[in-house]
Amino acid sequence: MVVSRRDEFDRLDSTWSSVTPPAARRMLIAAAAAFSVRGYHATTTRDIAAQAGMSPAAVYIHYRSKEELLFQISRIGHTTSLSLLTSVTGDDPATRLASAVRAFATWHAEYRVTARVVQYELSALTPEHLAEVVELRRRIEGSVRDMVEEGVAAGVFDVPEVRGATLAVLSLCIDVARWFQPDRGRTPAEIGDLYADLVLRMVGARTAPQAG
Amino acid sequence: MVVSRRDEFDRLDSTWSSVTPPAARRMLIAAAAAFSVRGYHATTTRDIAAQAGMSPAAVYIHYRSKEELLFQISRIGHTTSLSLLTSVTGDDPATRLASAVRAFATWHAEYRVTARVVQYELSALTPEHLAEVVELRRRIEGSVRDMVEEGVAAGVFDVPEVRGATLAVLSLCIDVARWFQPDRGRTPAEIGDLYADLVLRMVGARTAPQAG
DNA sequence: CTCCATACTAAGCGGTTGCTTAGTCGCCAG
DNA sequence: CTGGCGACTAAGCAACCGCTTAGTATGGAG
Repeated sequence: MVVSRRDEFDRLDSTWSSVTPPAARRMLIAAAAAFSVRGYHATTTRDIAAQAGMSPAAVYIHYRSKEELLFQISRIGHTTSLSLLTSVTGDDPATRLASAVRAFATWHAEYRVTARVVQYELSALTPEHLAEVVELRRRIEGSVRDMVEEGVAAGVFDVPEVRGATLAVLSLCIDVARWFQPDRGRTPAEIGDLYADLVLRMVGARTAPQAG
Repeated sequence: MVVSRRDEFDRLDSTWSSVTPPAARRMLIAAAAAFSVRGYHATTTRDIAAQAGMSPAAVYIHYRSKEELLFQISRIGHTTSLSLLTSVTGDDPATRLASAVRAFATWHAEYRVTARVVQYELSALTPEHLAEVVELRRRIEGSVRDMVEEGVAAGVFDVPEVRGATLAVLSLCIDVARWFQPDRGRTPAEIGDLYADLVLRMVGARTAPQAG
């Protein structure tokens, strides 16, 4: 009822393919959709169960608490986006950074249901679960910072400050999850291409080494 | 207790100076601080009253509901940031856009307590209140789009697509409210300067008309 | 002093929350 | 058929929610 576009659910399903049994996976998908639209605190366990087509008590067969549902969504989402960034290849720093930004921004548009929960519900996690997620975020930031540093070291990027530029690149991509809406002209892939271009401009990338 | 830095409260107070009587203002400031840290739905009216140093029932003397507190914060915050953008002056498009971005990004860092509520709690508003806020947001986006278009028309900006560039500029500034933390080395003014520079690069600005 | 309005509090109401308990159902081994 | 086990449900509990009601303290007008 809250999210009805079938292909959006199908895409979500591929993200959660590692979650078994199927009933636990359905519950996670229902929770992600509900958290994404209404927010963690505004979503009741009854909402989640209803969206998964089960009784309210069924939530607690596969998950200890509502917060554990959130943690699993957050953990899997962070792991997925980290692997997007670390699996990037390319001959030069500009190509690698552009590919990383394209993949990261596209993911935040395409899987924005998950991405919203990942990016905006951190404060609802328990301290222990938050610590685990923060470590993943540290590695995500580090992977982008490395790419920027490589470009600066190779003399093909020109930034006033590596930390600040890294923060801006990540920030730009992450915020896609806040404003992106499908069926409004732009596809996730187009966002990815646009953002790859914008980021190369931001870091002052030169497409090939040249004098001056 | 949630936000204890005294100057943060003082800065907030200047934002709400138009709100009277003082008890109503204290209640709004308490609500903004609580909504910012824990989110609208996770904040109880008892939290707000306690932070304002009054009884739970005191909320309802000056405000009809918890949602009306949110609406007033959102309305004042949006009005303030719109006036930041429309009061920008400058001789050329690049100077105007840079000033606007500097002011807008700085505001989202300095008043991030308010900005978080403004940017992340829209879905908790009633349809009527949301419509009013959406109209303010339309004007905010329009004012930035106008600056980008002027630069393109004058031949000093080079963007693949005006709408996309506008969206990226706004998105970059707004997301400051999500990640910015005071007492971590960077001041709001430094963020503003960094972002003004980054945005001019993004729109391919030339500081002065030149061949090529 | 009385009168009355304003600003506030103490107490609590109906409804909802996350989660638990007790029990049912279907399925497969023996 | 019997027995047991995992998946699931019906019902409900204690706590908490937004908000209301009834009443109190204060201060100015006459």
